[in-house]
Amino acid sequence: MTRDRPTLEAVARRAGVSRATVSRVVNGSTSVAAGIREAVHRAVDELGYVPNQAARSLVTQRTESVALIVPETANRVFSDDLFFPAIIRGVGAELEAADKQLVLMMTGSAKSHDRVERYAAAGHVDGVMFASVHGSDPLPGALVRLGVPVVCSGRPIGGTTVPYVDVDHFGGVAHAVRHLVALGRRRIATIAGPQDMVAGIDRLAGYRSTLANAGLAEHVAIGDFTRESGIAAMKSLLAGDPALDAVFAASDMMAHGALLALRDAGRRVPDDVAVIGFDDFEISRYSEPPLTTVRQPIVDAGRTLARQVLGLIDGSGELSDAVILPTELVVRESA
Amino acid sequence: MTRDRPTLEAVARRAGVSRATVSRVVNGSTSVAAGIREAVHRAVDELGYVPNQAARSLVTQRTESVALIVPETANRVFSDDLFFPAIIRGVGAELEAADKQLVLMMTGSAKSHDRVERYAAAGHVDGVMFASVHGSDPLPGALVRLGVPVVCSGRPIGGTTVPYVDVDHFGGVAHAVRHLVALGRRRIATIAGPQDMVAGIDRLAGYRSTLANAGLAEHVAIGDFTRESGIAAMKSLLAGDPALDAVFAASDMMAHGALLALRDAGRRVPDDVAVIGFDDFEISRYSEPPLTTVRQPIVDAGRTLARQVLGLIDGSGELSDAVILPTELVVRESA
DNA sequence: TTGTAGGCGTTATCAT
DNA sequence: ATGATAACGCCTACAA
Repeated sequence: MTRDRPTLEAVARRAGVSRATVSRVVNGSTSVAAGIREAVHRAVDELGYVPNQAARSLVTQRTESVALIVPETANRVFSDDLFFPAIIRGVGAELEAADKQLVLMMTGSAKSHDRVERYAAAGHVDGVMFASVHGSDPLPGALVRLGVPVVCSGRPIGGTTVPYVDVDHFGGVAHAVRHLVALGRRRIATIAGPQDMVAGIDRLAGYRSTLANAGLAEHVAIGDFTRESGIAAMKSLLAGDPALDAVFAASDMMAHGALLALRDAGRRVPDDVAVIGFDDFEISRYSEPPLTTVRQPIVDAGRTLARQVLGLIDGSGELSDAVILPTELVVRESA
Repeated sequence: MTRDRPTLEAVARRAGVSRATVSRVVNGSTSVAAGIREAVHRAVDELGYVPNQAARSLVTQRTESVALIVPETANRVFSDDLFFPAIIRGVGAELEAADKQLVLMMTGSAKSHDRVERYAAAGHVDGVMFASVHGSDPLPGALVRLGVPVVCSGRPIGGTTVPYVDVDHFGGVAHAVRHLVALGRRRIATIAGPQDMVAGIDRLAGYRSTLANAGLAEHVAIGDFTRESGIAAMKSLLAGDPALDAVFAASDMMAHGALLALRDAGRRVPDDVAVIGFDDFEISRYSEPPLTTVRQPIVDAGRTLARQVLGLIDGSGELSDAVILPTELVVRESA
C-alpha cells in the first residue's frame, strides 16, 4: 500500500556522496562542506526524502514520543468532566514545543495494565506520564524499576517512590472551609471524592482538619467526582441534617450536583446553604448561581508533567521528585 | 538509562534454539514442536523478554499505531466543549480493542501541519484520522497521495476525495426546525457555526432550506461553536428583531450562550423564545431549562472513524468512502 | 520442524 | 571533511 519511500541510499546516489554524509546533513552536523550540504538538501527535496523513524530508533534507542496513561474509569470520563481534557491539553502543548509525540493510552480494563507495561518495555516510548493514579497502583513503580522515566499527576499512594506533580489540595480546601466559617456558617458538610485517590483523600483531610480547628462537627458524604454522585450525596447529607448551612464539594461537577439537589429540596443558594466546589471549570462561571470554587491549575499541571518527564528522559538538570502547584479560592455567588 | 533489554538472541541461547525458532514462538507460528515452544516461553518469561518494536517495524513496515489529528483552535478547545473528548473516547475504545496505539497530534499552529505530514511520511503510524477538518485543508489529500490510509471526521470541503464519516447534519436540523414550526413559532433565528467547517455549513443549509419550505424569513448570526460566541450572537439577533420567538443554535454550547443572553434580556424560555441546540452533551440535561437538542452520536463517530482506518490499513473488506451516522431530536423543556 | 543467512534504513566508529 | 563498515534487533525466505 504505502508507496516506497526513498532511503538515505537513494539520496546519497543522487547527490553523489556517501550515506554517511547525507546522514550528517540531515541531522544538522556542522562538519560538512557548504557546497555538499546544499547538494544533499536539493536531493532530499527532489526525492521527498524523510528519515525512517523505525530504523533511526533501532540505533538511537530513542523514539521521540512519550505516553500519557489515562486510567479511564467509565463513570468519570463519560460525564462532562473536563479534568482529563485539560491535562491532555497541557501535556500536548509542552510536548509539541519539544517536538515529541504524545501517545495516549486509556486503560479502562485491568488487562490493559499489562499492555501498558509491555508497551513501555518494548521501548515504544521514551517516557510515561500518568494522568491520575488510583489506589496504590503498582504500575508506575514497576515501570520505574524497568528503567523507564515516569512521572505521575497526583501523589501516588503507598510506598512507591515515583516523581509526581500535584496541586495543593489541603491548602485550597482549608482556604475554602475557612471562608465558609468566616461567613458565619456553622453546619458545614462536605461531599468528598473517592478515597482511593489522593485528590479525594487530601481534600477530605483538609476539610476535617480545618473544621476541627474551628471546633465544628463533621458531615461527610462520599462521591466519585461526577455530578450524579454529587446529587446523591447532597440528598443524603440533607437527610442526615436538614439544617445544614454550607457544603464543600471536592469537585465542581459534584458541586453542580449539589446545586441541583439543593434547588430540588427548596433551598436557596447561598441564602440557606452556601456551596463551594473544587476545580474551577469554565462551566462554573455559568451555573445558577455562579459557583465559588477552588481553582486548580490543571493545564499547568499537564505542562509541568510533560516538562518533568522530558527532563527525566534527557537527564538534564536537577528535577525535584515532587512539584506542588498552588490553588486559589475564586469567590463568586454561591458562597 | 533504560536498562539493557534481553534480545531474541539471548532468549535463543537460554532456550537452546535458534533466533528463528524463538521468533516463530513469539509470533505464534504453529509449526513449532510443543516441547520447544514451552521451553522458549519459559525462557521468555525468565528473561522478561519483550520484542523491540523499532526492529520489528523496520522489517514489517508496520508500527501498530494510528494518529488522530486534532486541529486545536484555541477558542474551541479551551472552552468546555466536549466534542473532541468524545471523539477521542470513541477512537480510543476501538483502537484498544484492535490492540493498536493512539498517537494524538494537536495541530494548533500552521507549521505543525508540516510536522504532521513529515510524521506520517516517516512511517511512524500506519494510518491517520482527522478529528475535524477546517476549510479545504490540503493535508488529508496530501497524505492520501503519499499512500497513507486516511479518514476524516466530517466531510472534507473542496475537491479532495478522502474517505470520511459524518453525521446527518441536514436531517437533524430540518427535524429541529420543523419542530419549531409545528410549535407555532414564526420568527425563527439561527446561530450558525463557523462557515469553514462542514458542520457549520450543513447545519445552516438545513435551517435555510427548512425555513424556506415553511415560507418563513431567515434570521442568521454566525458563531464559532463556543458559549461566548453564542451569547454575542443571541444579543445581536435580539437587537435585529426583538420579537424573535425561536432560535436554533448549531451547537449545545452556543445554545447555552443563547439561554444566558435570553435570560439577561428578560425573555422566558420557552414561553417567549424557544431554543434548540445541536450535540446533546450531558450538560444540556441540566441547563435552565433543560435543552431540547439534536443528538449526534459523537462517540460512535469516533469508533467508526477508527474502524475505517483499520479497515483501510489491512485492506480488508469493502469500505464505503462515506459513512453518515443518524441524528435524533431530543425534546426537553426549552422547545 | 528447525536452522542459516540476508536485509530492513539508520547512526556511529573508524580510517582516510 | 568524507567514506567504508559495523552494529541495532527482528523477520523470513530458503535450506536442511
